[in-house]
Amino acid sequence: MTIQLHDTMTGAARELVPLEPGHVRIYSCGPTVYGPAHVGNFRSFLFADLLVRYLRYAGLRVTWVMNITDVDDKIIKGAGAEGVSIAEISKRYREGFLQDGRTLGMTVPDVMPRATEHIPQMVELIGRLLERGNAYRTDDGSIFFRIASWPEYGRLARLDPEGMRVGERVEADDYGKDDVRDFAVWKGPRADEPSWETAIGPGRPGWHIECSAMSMAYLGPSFDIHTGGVDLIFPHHQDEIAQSEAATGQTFVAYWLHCAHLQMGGQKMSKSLGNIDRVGDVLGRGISPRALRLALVSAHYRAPLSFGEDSLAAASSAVDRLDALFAALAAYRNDCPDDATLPALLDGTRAAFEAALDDDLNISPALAAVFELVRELNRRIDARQLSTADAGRATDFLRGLDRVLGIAPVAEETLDAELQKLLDDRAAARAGSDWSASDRLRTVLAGRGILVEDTRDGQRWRRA
RNA sequence: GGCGACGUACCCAAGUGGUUAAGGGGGAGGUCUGCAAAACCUCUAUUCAGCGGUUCGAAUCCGCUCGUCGCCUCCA
Repeated sequence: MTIQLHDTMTGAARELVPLEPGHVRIYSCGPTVYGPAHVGNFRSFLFADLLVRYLRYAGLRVTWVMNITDVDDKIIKGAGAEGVSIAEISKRYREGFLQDGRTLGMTVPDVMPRATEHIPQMVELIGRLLERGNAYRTDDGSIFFRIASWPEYGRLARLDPEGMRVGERVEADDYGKDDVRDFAVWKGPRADEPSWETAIGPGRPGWHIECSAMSMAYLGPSFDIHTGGVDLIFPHHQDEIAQSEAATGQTFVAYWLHCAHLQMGGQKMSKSLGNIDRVGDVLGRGISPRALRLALVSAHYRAPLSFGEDSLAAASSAVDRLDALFAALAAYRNDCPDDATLPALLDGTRAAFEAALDDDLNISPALAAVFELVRELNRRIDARQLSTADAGRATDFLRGLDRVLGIAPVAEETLDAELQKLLDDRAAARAGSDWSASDRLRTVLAGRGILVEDTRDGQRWRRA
């Protein structure tokens, strides 16, 4: 099995060949913790999560680093507005981010470095750029990367540096740079801003430098995969490449993977447009975390994904369908020979699932394979074709695939005693054909979030 | 203006040269069932934005037109 990934730098997909055999090193641009992340942000984090999950599923060792930007203009502004420290602001939203990530079943990255804890690494990197003549100081103590010293600049985004010259869209120069296209790697000290005393002078880091310094600190000067949203291609990732490669002389990243935007109302979800939804907002409307996760990962990562009440409702129904199957398999009992055709069915599903994900994480056909299996298993349950052991095999198989997807219900062998008592009472009532008691208990259980369904093997339950 | 992506059923979304155009959701019938739920079955695109071209053959390749979105600026 060979995994193909689409690299933004070349514009084409090619086989993933880790620099170190069997070990894939990945850096993902994480959140700037100045406010709660919205679900559009989480689309890109869950895309990276899917990548990591699939590579691990495929047997590869993965080291996944995701940074936390905890010092930047917006955090400073937010702290000033509230009259608290940037540490307090960033702690609040870092914890919120971690909580939302847990809610959505996001794999915890192996390392989550914070910018404020890696100032020395950034200073060292900037020092090298100064020595090599790729960066220069301005009067206020800021340090800029000199675009003109890096001929490859613009290649990642296919932008012509000449065409960017002094357009209306190029930001006004407020730090006195030589060329308006140059970007800050270090910002000189200002009275109302946090500042670090360092070998290159006092000040604070520019945004781009942290990702170069922290990725290289944990993954080395050259690593396999760097992920982020398409909006980071330029200038953020282009700047990372320039400053990293200028400093090391080595190829920074082998594969650049970028996730398209989540769309709401026909436009990209973004704070500035105001069309945002946060994890808490969506959950507050009664959508389950797994349905939200499915809604965010269900389309190919490089395609814009429509998000809204319709997509959430569709995802909720799909998750319910999966839950119903898990419940049916758990309750199924049939003392008969094993279904001789089951192994081929499962093997075929696995092959289709893996072939799809091998193809640049093409999740749609992978999900189609899963749901075709769902229908086929339901058929066999209805036909009493499976043995009790087969039902267990099917469950284990689905859980195996779900290591990648993360949308299956949490395995729950036992219920708490009170709920179990209600179920037992209802089973007893049914045994005596006491339908009114049976119906009443079903309503009581529904009120506790337990859906009960009756089958020829007795009642079965699942979480609402 | 420059660069790039895209336009497939009621909605979301696969398919990128060749059997009946995946899958999910929704809708309409039906089966099963004490009721309910779930499930299963049938139907819901002779057609892939439009026009023209290449080809024995195109949703898939080429050209043009229309439309949408993104990046070029903080942004996942």
